[in-house]
Amino acid sequence: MSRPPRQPTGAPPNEPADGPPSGADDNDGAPSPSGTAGGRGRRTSIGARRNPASEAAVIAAARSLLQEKGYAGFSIDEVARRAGAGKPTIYRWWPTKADLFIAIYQADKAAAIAMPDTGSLARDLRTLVNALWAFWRTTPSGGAFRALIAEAQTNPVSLAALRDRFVPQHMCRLREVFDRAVERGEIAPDNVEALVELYFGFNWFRLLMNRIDDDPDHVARAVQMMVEGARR
Amino acid sequence: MSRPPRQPTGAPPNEPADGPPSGADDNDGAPSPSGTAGGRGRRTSIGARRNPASEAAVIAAARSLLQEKGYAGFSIDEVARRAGAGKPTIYRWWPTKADLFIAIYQADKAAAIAMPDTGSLARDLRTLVNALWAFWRTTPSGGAFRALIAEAQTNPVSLAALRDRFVPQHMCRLREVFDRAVERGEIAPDNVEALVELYFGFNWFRLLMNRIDDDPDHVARAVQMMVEGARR
Amino acid sequence: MSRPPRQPTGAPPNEPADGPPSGADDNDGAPSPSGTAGGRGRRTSIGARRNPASEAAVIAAARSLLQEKGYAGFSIDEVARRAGAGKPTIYRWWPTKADLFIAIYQADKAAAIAMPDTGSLARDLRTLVNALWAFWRTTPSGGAFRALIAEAQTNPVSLAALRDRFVPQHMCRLREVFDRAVERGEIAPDNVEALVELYFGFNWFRLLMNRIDDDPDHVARAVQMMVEGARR
Amino acid sequence: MSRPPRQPTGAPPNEPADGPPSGADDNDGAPSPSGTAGGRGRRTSIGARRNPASEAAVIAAARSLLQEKGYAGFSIDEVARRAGAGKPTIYRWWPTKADLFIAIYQADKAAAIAMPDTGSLARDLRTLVNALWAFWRTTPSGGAFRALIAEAQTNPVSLAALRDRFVPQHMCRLREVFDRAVERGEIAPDNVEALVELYFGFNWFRLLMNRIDDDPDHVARAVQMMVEGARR
DNA sequence: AGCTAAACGAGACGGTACGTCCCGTCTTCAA
DNA sequence: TTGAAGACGGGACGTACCGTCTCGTTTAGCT
Repeated sequence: MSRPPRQPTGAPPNEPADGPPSGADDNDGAPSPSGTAGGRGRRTSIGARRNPASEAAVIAAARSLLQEKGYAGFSIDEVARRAGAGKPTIYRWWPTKADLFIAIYQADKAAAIAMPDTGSLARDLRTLVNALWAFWRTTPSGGAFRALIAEAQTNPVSLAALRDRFVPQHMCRLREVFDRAVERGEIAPDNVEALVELYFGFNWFRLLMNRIDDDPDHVARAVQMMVEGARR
Repeated sequence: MSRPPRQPTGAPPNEPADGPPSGADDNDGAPSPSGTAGGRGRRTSIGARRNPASEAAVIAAARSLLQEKGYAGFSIDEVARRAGAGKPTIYRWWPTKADLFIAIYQADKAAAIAMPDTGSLARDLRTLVNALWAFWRTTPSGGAFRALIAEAQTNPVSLAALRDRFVPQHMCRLREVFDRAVERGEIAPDNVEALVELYFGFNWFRLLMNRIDDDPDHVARAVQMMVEGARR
Repeated sequence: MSRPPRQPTGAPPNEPADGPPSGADDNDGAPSPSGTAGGRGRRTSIGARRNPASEAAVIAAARSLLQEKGYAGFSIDEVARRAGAGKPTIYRWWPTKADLFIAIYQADKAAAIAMPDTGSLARDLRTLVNALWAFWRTTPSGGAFRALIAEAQTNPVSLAALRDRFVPQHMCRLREVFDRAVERGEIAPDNVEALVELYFGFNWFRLLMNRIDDDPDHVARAVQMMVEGARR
Repeated sequence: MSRPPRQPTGAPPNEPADGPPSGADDNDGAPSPSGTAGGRGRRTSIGARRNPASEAAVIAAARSLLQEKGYAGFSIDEVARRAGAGKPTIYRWWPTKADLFIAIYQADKAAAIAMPDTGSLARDLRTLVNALWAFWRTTPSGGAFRALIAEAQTNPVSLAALRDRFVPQHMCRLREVFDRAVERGEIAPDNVEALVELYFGFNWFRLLMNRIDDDPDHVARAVQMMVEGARR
């Protein structure tokens, strides 16, 4: 193809060279009338490179659209309309809806979940589930994740993005918690793999059924079962 | 008028246009007046009630389409085309794609999975998971289930169909296995609820990630963890 | 989502998938970059403006369809099919069937009817009626006009198009003939208005009854009556 | 065909043997619970012959529908729904929409327009036009006529119904007026034919353009021109 | 200082699917 | 045999998105 230099899919779209990752708003007094997210003048090219203002505008539009209309009402056309962006701009940087959903999720994750370390796996997991579900309920990220999973069922490319990029990244962070439990001798190291799957499955099931309301008892019991079952 | 009547279509394509006046295409004793599944010629109404031949044709078309093209290539238009059915006929009986997916799944389930009873919960569950995954892999039902879950993310009505009709029905059958385990004293009755969720979550996770290939070791370990965790 | 993205369609069928990067399929000087009427291969956008090739293709398809199937067989779907155009393209530029019929009529009118000037109103009108009816009989415009009038009965918007755009335009040209007759003193100026209506009514009546075959005597007599009646 | 006895198209559907032509409402206390137009019990067959109550109900439903929704909103489905009639019943007796429109028009015409006889053709025609336009404006018949003409453009059968049944019938009545004018010596007999056409054309033109509001001056002038032109 | 390259907003394009409405036919069941 | 009821195959409706394409503009970086 004719545009070899850019790498739209793989890396997170925020390049450290361009500035702060979730910038969009911290345009520090630069007088540039166009090219800024909030700038009301027409946002246009800033040369032969990515315009971070456009990127921020697209993400913001996608977030709000997903929150307002849900996955069913989510369309690239509408994102472009709201963002004041051209559709090719969107397709250039997020070739798949899945890419957009991931970007939304990770923009939120700016205020992400800290992995707890209470000294007890059960307590860690209860804390984690509560925080995760609250995060899903209160930000567009819950919807983004549901949309991402749904989208992955339509298209092998999207499935690959979910399976090979998104899930491993989050599994990785989770594993820290389990590794500490292993070190404490709470669970057997050989069980970590399966434990991760049970944990993910439980959360996915609840999310996809839209049953992530607070439910401390059920959660506690499920967590307890996982921890018990993984004991050495 | 904006949609003027078509030119008179002439004789119905069934009869030679000057055949016996009052119907009775002398099909000798065959109970299929016209609307049989295999019946050639145009399948038509059999009165003010549902035509089972049309129903069968639609389900069959939907099955084959889903298997060939997957969820992404699944459209009501194409189902109607393949089934030789009118779209209103489909919408009349399956108002939602989710309804169609459920119908596909349950048509397959005709050759359904027998709930095992080996006397050991772990063995039961291993058997069950293997049978289930094989069922998902080898029939259109796996795709139908993936599609159903995806569809449920677009539409509250579809979600309700999944959540209030489809899942409870399958949970119900599963609970038999657990109830037997409770009777045998293998697990605590209070854990059944959470156990069901863990079991569902595990299977959904694998299905949605398209990782339901045979994997006896992982499966065995996950099952073992669930059983251990649910112990009294 | 209810309409998941299609599988990636691969390379656009125009370019060999590794052609020159930035467009410019080196058509030497020809002003038709891709969207020419006769151009083979897919006709596509020529930027954020109307593609005249598409316009021509739609008009041509509509003409031929109307001629072949008549008003009853005329559908936007079929026009789009024949023109190799998308339905939204048609609705974008001709929101109403009436607009299409007018476009057909006026495309024909390229070879329009010259207003005669024989020095006698009666002779002028006889000539005019003959030419008009021949035009209606021998081109799709007759059918287009019938269709336009019929369409105007279904929809106030279409009626307005007929009444406020189409009819006045043709009345205007006709009035030249009458004005000359007024100058010659053949008819009273106050009668022109009503004369126009009688003339239009006569032609419409014949057209809508499909009785625009040659009929010189009747025509001559009707014309004679109009001219006599309008005498000062 | 299998139903030779009925004659759906030709004769006006009110048979004198069945009772008062525009009956429908004057069910004189007859206790018949079904078979009456107003009867709320299910209206059903009255044996191997036409049920006048059904006929009246269909006509009434068609009238009201046409008045409320216009030609664009007129559908056999809706007529059947409103009339509480089966679609086959409608198609049996009015195979074409044109037949229904004619029936509507003639049901109204029950309160039809008396042909005036003032001794002056011009006065007769002015009276006639005023009465006709008022009739068109104030009853569903105006809409029915517009619909009939439009329908005739879609279908040769409907055109034939208009041309060979409806128009001649009304021309016939009109000719009485002209014949009297001929007898009085106001117009030449040879001009009657063309005069009828001019008169029809004028009224059609105004009707189809929805310009049948009162406009005495224009009408008077047009009538005057026709009468003058037809003078011997 | 000019030229090239790439990104940008804009929006038209050919398509496909949507879900609805209506067509005209058909069959049943009751009168 | 008629009538109500309503399902059936078919097809058009008008709209929404899809992903691609071409425009004309704007800027940055290289010559």
